[in-house]
Amino acid sequence: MKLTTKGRYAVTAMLDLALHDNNVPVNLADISTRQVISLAYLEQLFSRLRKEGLVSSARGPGGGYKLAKAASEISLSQIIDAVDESVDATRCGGQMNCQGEEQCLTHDLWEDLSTQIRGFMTGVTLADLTSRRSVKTVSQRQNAIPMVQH
Amino acid sequence: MKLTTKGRYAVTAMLDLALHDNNVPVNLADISTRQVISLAYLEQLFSRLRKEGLVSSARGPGGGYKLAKAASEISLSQIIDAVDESVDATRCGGQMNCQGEEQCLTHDLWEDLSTQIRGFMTGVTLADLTSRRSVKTVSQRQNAIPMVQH
DNA sequence: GCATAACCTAGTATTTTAGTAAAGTATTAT
DNA sequence: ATAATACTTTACTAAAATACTAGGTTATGC
Repeated sequence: MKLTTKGRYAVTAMLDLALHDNNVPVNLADISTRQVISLAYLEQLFSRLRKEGLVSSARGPGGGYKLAKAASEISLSQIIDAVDESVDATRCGGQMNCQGEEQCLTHDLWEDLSTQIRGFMTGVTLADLTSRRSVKTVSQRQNAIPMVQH
Repeated sequence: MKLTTKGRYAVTAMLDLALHDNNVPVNLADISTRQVISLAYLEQLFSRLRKEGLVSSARGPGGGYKLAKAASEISLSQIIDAVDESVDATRCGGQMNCQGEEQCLTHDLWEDLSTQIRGFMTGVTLADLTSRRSVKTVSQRQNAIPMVQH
């Protein structure tokens, strides 16, 4: 799992969509204006989001995008995975032919970390965000990742 | 908090250091060979790690790098922060002059997420990794982030 | 049939990543 | 002292990812 601004743009746009989703499709031009993301860049992102089945589109006047499922069914990990093609985090290309166990230790380590963070992102849905529960609150739910003491 | 291959290189190198740290400094050429990272790139990374006080260096023959503190005192978040200069995740430059509350919602959201992930990374130290406890095990400790059910 | 808005393709500037190259500085074993 | 070792610094470069631009096409509601 990679965390970059690209994924953040996608989450931002999807959140905008979730907040304005009242049966009427939302067009990208509006999202572009509201979230200050270029229209063409949004088109690229939504092309992927559509291919992953996270949004559905309607063409023509009054057209636009809608969430393809309930906001409670769309997790942050789904959104980020849709736009950030996954990097192969393993140096050995997943073929386990690394020299010695040290390198595989690092390999396993990073996979573990990725799993942890993905798990966290999977536990937070768009519905959680629109209901303005803080991420901290969400993460303290039964089925999600409680947070570290500070 | 940004998660890229750069940070992974740094963690890998630091883990190599931790595994070979028996009073004798470890030189970068050895790490380069073992972890298959170019020497000059390691030099760039270690320059930052040294400035952040995570490693100490010894020059001259037999010189190299050592951990500046105990492996149990060095967390993954420290390593990643040292090499990946933090991005300003807020569109408004932290000045809170965003138009309307929607944009600030996203802004807060991403800061929350960052805090969560940083918290997780702070809970995992080099000592945890060298002791070959899996990240999952570590994350299930009292003071760290338990993981999501799968 | 016309405006709207998704969809598609290609290109491009910028930044980041990862690595090279070269010259220099400090340390220390001999 | 001196050579060897090894870090330090600077500058440069190739490749990739990011963010955006331009120009078109296709579908559709009015």
